[in-house]
Amino acid sequence: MSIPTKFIPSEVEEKWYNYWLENNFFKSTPDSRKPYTIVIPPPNVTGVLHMGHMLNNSLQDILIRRARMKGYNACWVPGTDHASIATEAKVVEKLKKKGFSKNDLTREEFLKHAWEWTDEFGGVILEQLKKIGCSCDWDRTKFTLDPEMSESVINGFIDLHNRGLIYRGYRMVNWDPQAQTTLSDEEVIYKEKPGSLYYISYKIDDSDDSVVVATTRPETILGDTAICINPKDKRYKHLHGKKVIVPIAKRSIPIILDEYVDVEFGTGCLKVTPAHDPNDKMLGEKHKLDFIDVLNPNGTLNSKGLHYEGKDRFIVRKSIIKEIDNLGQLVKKENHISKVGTSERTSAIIEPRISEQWFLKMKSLAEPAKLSVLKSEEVQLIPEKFKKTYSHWMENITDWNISRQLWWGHRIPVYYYGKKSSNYVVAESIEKALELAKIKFKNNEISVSDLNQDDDVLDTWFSSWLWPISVFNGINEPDNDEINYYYPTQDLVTGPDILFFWVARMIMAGYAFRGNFPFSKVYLTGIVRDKKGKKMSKQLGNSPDALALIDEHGADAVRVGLMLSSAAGNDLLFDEKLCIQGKNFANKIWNAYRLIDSWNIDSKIKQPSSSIDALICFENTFNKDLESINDHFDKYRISDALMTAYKLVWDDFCSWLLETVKPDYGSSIDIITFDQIKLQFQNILKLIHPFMPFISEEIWHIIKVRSKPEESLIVSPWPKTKKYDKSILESYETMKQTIGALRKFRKENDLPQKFKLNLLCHNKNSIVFPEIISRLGQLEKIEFSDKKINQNGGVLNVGTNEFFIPLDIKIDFEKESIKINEEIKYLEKFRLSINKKLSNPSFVENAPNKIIEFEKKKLSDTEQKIKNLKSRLKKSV
RNA sequence: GGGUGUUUAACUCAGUUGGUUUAGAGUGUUACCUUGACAGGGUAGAAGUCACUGGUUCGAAUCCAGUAACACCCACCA
Repeated sequence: MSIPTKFIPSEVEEKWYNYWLENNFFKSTPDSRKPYTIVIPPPNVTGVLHMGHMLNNSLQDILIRRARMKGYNACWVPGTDHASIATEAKVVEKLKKKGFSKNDLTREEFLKHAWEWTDEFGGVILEQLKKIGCSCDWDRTKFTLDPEMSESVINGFIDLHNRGLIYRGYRMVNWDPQAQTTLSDEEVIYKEKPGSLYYISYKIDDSDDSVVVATTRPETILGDTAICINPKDKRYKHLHGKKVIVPIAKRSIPIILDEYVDVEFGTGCLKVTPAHDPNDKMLGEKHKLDFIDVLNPNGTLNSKGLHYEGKDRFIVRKSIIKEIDNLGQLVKKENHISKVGTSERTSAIIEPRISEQWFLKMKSLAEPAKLSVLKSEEVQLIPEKFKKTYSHWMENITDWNISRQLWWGHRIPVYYYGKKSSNYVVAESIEKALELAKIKFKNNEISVSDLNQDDDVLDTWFSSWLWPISVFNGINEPDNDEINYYYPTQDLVTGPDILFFWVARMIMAGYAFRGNFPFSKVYLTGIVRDKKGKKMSKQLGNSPDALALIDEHGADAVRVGLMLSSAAGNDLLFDEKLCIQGKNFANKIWNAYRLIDSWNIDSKIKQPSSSIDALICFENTFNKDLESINDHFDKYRISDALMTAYKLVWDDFCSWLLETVKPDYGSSIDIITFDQIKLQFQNILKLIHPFMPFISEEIWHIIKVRSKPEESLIVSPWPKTKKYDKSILESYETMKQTIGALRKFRKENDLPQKFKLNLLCHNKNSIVFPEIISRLGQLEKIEFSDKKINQNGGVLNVGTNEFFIPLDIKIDFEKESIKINEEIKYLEKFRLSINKKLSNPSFVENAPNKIIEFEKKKLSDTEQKIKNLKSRLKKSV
């Protein structure tokens, strides 16, 4: 059966993935080995794979596969996140298409729909991860709404509440009128939108005078409770202590003084609406103003909106301006571009509102998390540059609003008794709540129906921040075997965009619940961008279909493509061409295998010395590269590790080793070389496996022939580092250069490639691996001779070595001498610069000896080269 | 407005505590080769005022200051 010239990924990917699964290679249980653990950043349960996931999870798989080969008990815990807002928004949208809204349903009915949705689309993304080869321990798959996970969240809440860290408070929150929920600051996206700045005059009480204020949100006028001016503003000195009348509402409100007001902006007069603007709230509290909330949760005006009650805020904006204009109080209207907060999920315009919410005190939680990262002792951020951003955020941390007015999520375990919202108990169940309530309110008559559970759910991140602990059930059972074995985990791989949402909070939770950090390294990947530098996202439609890419190029190729240019923390401009490079690489490896497979072995042939030498060169190169690959891995320079392996395979293994040892057409190979080549190929497959798991496993099994499951590449030991001989590597380098010079010579002089030459060398000691040079340089032989060269031919200069090529034909000496002169000129300039350095007394005094010696060597080498060239010039003339 | 980065070959990026032959890689590009692993290949080559301006130093892509462009994060002026 002939082997296809091209590697066909689709024929092997599923086969090996299933093989790995069947043999439980991904599975991990605590044992006596050292654990190496990664918890996956849980993607949204109903999400689909995008390029960010691909990058992220390929990296994790590379790390976990290498750790597995290095003999660790490798455990990669997969899972998904319920993503309360994102999922709920999708379900609401789906219901809308069916013609009914969330409010038409009871909480239970809605949740039923949400679970149906989750069951339908949930986990698709995990199936996609399998396509790219992710070696997760699937038996451990967790979902943040699983019973055990939910229990962790509730217990975490109760614990923090008992420590006095959770409180109920009024807050200016970001209100999404469409989803009818509060959003965290992080979920609000500010967009520039053109609008108008309206100048409206307010009549001064007990006077015919008036004052003009500028506003972009006239609908909030009905909630005004003051006008604020800067006390230093000379224009308004006469207004100090006066009152003004709110248009339409005809209420009388005070003029207050505060330096907060910018004299330059608008008219220098600010209307203060404490219930609908964070800054106004601050002024309102400072000056003890009334708070008038004019909005309903759905964005329409409430009874405080008078005759506008029930109308949407944007409709009111238009009509109220009309009314004010009719009253003669609209002074002018200017175009104004303002940054408007919108919901990340629903894109609705956010309304700031005063609302009662649950908060988590962050200051004390942040302290240990801040220090551990700053000192890089327990948690290390890679790359380090994120440390600054991290500490800045930690220092300015504010309390975390953890309640959301949603249904899809973990319902807050708070039970109210009676009408006062301050009368509540916190408990994991209604039964427990009843017990507590009877004690707390000293009333044995209280029954279940007297208690009302809080309607809100917890912020999604409130379950995510427990993830590294809760996946091992460490919140509910703090002393179980799993958490004790796997925690703290080793590496976390995620995007820098969720450094604050998630990473920082997980570190805090680690110290809060286990007194220990959750992971020791955080590898922050770059953000995947398209060629124009735009962030790849589904919304922009510029993200290539991840699965289509795999179908087209193969999973190995896509993984390589992603890794090739993804230095940690640096954004990655993704270009599909990189996948093609990955594909070419896979094909190169495939054809190396085909070549080896095609050889006829003849046990009677003696091993040629060129093969012996080539193998020595390769082994030393391999050991050097292995050392540097390990070093790159230790520093999380994954793309460098891959590139080193890439060049080792392509250049050293294929172009030099295989080219040297491959038998001529029609001949056979000796058995010693053949076995050695197979061995080296296996070593190479090991290095390649973390990056390209499928093709490497495929070839591994073919060349190992009868390999048993436990001898699979995925669980084979990572190569051990061995010493290498630097002088051999130097000779190898010289040899490659010699061959290069020879090929160049042949080309420049228009000699056919198969034209066999003879090479004369004066210095026997300077020549290295002559057999390989003969073979790959297509030489008849290399002669060592002291005899004067007095015949036609050419000269090769390699470093300080000089070779003579005797030829029957004449070399174009004129052309040759021009070239030599140019080279001499270049070298003389170079010599001048070294001389200048060496004759500079302060250089000689200050520079370290090593550098001076080096410069001297440079000088003598250069002089030798010039001498060689000059003597060549003489001969040519 | 505050902060953090980036700027090195046509493109994407390295350049590891300032000295390692007047800067490296991959891709692309140019010329030539190619029935014996691979045209998704081979061989050889070309290609850079290290953003700009100053400074420190015997010595700067590397350190410092300033300028410019870009990116991201945070806060948001009615």
